[in-house]
Amino acid sequence: MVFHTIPTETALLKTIQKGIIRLCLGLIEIERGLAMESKFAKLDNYDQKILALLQQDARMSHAEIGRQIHLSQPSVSERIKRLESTNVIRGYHADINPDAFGYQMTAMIRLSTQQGRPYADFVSQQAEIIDCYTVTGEDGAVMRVLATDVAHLQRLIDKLNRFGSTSTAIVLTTHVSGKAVSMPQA
Amino acid sequence: MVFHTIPTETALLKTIQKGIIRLCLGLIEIERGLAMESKFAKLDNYDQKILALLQQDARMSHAEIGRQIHLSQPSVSERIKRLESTNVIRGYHADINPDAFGYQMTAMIRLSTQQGRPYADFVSQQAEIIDCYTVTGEDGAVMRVLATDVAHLQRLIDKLNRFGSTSTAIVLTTHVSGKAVSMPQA
DNA sequence: TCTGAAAATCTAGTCTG
DNA sequence: CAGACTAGATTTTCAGA
Repeated sequence: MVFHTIPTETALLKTIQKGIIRLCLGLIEIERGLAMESKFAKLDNYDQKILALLQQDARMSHAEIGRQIHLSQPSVSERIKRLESTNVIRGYHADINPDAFGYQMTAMIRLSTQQGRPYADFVSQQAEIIDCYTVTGEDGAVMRVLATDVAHLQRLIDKLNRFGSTSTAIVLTTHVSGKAVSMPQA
Repeated sequence: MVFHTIPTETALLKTIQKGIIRLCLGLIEIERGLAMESKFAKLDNYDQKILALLQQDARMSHAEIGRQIHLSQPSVSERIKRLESTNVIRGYHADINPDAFGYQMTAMIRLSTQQGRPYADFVSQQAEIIDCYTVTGEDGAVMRVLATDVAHLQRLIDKLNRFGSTSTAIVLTTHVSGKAVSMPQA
């Protein structure tokens, strides 16, 4: 066996060079990921259209989506699979009319809570509390609740008052609820 | 032909009686419809389970639902069809991660609006406004908005200030969002 | 409850920018 | 070379008997 030292060195250098380039590209990627618009890959036009359609009707078939956006069914399926696995699509949910359960009113309740009171458990267990956010400012939490009638709402408020003082506004009109998420406007 | 006045009168009375009873029952029905839990037929246990499953996963097949609640696929299909046609199920929607569109923050904006300013159109056209409710009290409207960054949020608020004065709270934590609707608790 | 027609999804293998 | 397409195989879905 013969050793060719010179060629080996060149090869080694080349390998190192390649490695450095790859490393730099990687760092740029990471920096982008941290500084830019989140960890998500950019959504192209097709992705956006797919997401728009699935937000409108989650049960639409991949073939039908393909027909509407001029893409083949396998392409659509592949994209949807990617969107699901990267958590862009978080799930598919039926939208149920609260009236069907006898809920005749909706209210927004703001809860000004003392530090350290654990209302989170209560909130997740109470069927009537549909949304709950912790926010900046005076009101520690804002929630949207369903109630069958005024008495029911009163009972809910009483329960919440254990955690702090509340302020309730009854919903008169719902202009939009759960509008489809789409690209930010200018 | 022979006239039996007495029997005819009795028959007439009977008919009137029946009519009155029917009328009363009808009125009771109507009263119930107005006073009780809305115009919706009562949901039995199976319906409730079906709704729970479809809220969890809108793409679940009827057969799979049947398997989980011990009901045949045709029964499930029939029930779902009924729930859809009576508007108990209003639709099926994909739940999209706002981060994927670059939205890095959510805010609750309260808008105290002067009477008669038509913000409804603006609200429905602005992609960033996801929910918007008219409520009782000082704040005429409460909305949930998405923003890519603080500057973006500022631009939104500026636009909204055309309609009245606003008060903004930035969402720090989302405890629950769009919890499945289910029967009211005791 | 069972069964068959229709549809939806998956799997290749191929092609193009 | 990633991503799109066609076509065929396979599985699912749903509705009527």
